[in-house]
Amino acid sequence: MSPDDNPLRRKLSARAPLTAHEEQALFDLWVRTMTFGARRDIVREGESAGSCGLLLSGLACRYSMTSDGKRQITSFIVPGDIYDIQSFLLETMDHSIASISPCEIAIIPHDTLLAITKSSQRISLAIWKESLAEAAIFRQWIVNLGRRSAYHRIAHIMCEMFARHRMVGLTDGSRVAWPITQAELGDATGLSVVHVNRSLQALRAEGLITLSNGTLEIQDWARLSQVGQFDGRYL
Amino acid sequence: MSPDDNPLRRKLSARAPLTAHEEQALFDLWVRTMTFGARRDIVREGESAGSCGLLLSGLACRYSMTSDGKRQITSFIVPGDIYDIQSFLLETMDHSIASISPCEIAIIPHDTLLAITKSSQRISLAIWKESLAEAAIFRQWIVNLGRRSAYHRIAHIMCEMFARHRMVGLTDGSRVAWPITQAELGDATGLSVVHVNRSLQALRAEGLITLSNGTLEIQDWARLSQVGQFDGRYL
DNA sequence: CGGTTCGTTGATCTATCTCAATTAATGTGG
DNA sequence: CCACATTAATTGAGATAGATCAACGAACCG
Repeated sequence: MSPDDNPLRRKLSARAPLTAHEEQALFDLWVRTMTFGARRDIVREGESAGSCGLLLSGLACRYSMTSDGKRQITSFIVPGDIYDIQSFLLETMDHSIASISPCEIAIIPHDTLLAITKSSQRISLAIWKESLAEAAIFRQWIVNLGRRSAYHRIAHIMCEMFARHRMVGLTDGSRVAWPITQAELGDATGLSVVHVNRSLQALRAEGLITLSNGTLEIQDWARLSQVGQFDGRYL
Repeated sequence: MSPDDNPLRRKLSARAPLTAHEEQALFDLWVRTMTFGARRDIVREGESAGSCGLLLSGLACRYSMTSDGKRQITSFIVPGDIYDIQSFLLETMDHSIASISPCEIAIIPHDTLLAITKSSQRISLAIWKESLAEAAIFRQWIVNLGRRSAYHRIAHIMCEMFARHRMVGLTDGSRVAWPITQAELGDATGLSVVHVNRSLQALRAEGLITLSNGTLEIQDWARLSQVGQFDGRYL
């Protein structure tokens, strides 16, 4: 993927046209890229990374382990997301980042980020804004875990994923890539695999979704978003 | 409360000594203060506030309502916290802010905040950092809701609240103000009042805490933080 | 083509919810 | 400062969403 056409640039320029200076700043973010196979740790809890990452393609997630060995995924990272901004200002990572499908990421050294906060206020505000939007996603996730049943919870996450992929042009009609296993979906929703499986069957039986070949098809967006109580304005 | 001695200034200067210029910038944040009685909405979902707030004293919370009328508290706001930073960069509020105990807040107009991002890079990074720290709290909350039982979940929240209050000098030995009702604790933990009540009794019976007269006393921090799997490094 | 991961099913168990009622605080007007 | 009204805490009993355990088939992978 080239610096000229990446999901972050698409996201930012969709909001407001970029000046030449800003284009240059974004271009400079780009230092080198790395690729990871599926299900690899990209950053581990406790590490102090000297850089942030920008996901270019694939799907990744943040997760934490509890001391009794359970895993909780706290968010998915979709292309265009900068992860690890907190490593820029906070000392060490309080959670890990892992790939779900094979991922391509761009490395953004902290120095570069710091330079930008000096040189381009708008880009720096835009990145700040990204981190606030992420916080909004976390809040929704809390509501999801705290107040919705398995069936509704899974519907909500599917809506979120679809909407976020759509914002960066990664949907195909009513379909999105869905490399997430049922165990991972369980770790994201705080449910057991068995119960995830049964809830998925219910969603399928209701004609809301189809799930096959690593693709999620949303057959009835109106009803699915109602079931998931999804309102995309927070994104 | 005077601009010269407020919890935000205490928090920031605890991390790094402030220059005269930064002191001035912090002083300028201060425009006017407001007070709210207990259990009032301070900002409502959907509003577009022209200002952020800094909690000076009291306890507040963020919450969202689901479309079927359940409430989920997504975080508590303790003195020294700036809330609503997202209203600075995002259009409308995706959640509400309410007081729990009577609150005193300082109003920070968005203009002021914008001016600071220009004039003092360090203050602006510090505020950014605050918002990242808040995201870390959200993530922990997700882990809490997703992977811990009622008993452990409540223990965790108590540890979080104690630790956060301690950072701004608002603990008294092993005691903190605890104006939170059991219904509110239920809304925060995603549990029913009845079950909150029973879990609290268990925590008391185990000799971990005492709860009376609006004060929480942590009788055994070592065990409570173990039960809540609490590791304060994320704060 | 054998091994591992992933999805599916059945059966049983339990943490937590809901409903309903009672007691204890807390606040308020007179 | 009392009497009443309201809110908050507590208790019991019964119902259920979701967990756990265990097994098996299907898909994928080197």
